[in-house]
Amino acid sequence: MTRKRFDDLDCSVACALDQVGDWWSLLVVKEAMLGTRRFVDFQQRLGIAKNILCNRLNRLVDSGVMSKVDAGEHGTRYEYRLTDKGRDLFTVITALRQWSERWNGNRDDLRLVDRVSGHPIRQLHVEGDDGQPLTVRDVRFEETKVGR
Amino acid sequence: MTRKRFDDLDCSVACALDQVGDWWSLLVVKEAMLGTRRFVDFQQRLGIAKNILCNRLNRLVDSGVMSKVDAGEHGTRYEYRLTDKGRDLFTVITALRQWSERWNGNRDDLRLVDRVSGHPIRQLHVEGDDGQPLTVRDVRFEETKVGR
DNA sequence: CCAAAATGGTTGCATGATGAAACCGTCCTG
DNA sequence: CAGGACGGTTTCATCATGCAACCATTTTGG
Repeated sequence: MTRKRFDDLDCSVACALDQVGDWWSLLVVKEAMLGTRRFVDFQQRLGIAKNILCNRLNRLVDSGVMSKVDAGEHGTRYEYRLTDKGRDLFTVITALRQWSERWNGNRDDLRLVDRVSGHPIRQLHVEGDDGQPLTVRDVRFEETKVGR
Repeated sequence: MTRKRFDDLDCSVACALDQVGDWWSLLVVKEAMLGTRRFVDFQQRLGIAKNILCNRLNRLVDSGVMSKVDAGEHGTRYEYRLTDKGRDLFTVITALRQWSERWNGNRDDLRLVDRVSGHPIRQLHVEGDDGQPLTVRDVRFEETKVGR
């Protein structure tokens, strides 16, 4: 059986997971944010199998998260770069990173700092219209179409 | 071969993905945030196979994202509830939802609003020390241990 | 200029994960 | 008391993954 598709769930979260919700995709994107662009570099830094990496890069290109551009002068060297859509995943990856650091401890050897000030970045918070932080208990899920 | 584990990658993002990075886990958490607590309800609302749901719920309980509490008076009825760690994934799920709405269009029939004011919530932004919004190009990844 | 290595893959195989359906013991309900 | 709800477990066919080997082209070192 093929993996169940999430497109039909009428849920933006499911739709997002359909594009970047597998074990490797977000790590590839995160690695790209660190500056990695070449196939071999992704492979070595992540320790991912070549066929899987190939599959993931193709899927990320297909869904518009990354683009494949010629790097060599004559043809078979390429670079994989983030598109705007891919770079916009920065928020998602930062949210994941901060959550993991809060609950699993800091297993990372990297620290994100503002490039100009050198200060660490703020914790992400869901905020209301007035800027007040909101937890999941503070929000309501309004139905806009038909009831469940 | 067993799935490659991400624990050894010395990366908080990888560590997070190890806990909630598969196709179903985040959807189960999102469904729990909508108020779902019973096994059958998760199964029907998500359309997930029972054995997979069972496996995911157990893993989420093991990693401290959800808890399993007796609901029936005499024993074999249970409720699965989010822990504080699980509720804290609200930021991650909101980031994913907003990203998907920005780039894939709004496929959702839900709208998140502040429970008290009724206003929609703000877009999440990574911010610097001073509150200025930062893109991935505005940050630096400082190494705190040994070089790569 | 030639040999060797790098690059970006593809293929085959063994094993693990997934989805669908059937089955099962306990509990509640009419 | 019978039937259904609940929360699973088991079986099986198929798909995904990890690993290693292989390959055509391109670049690089001597």
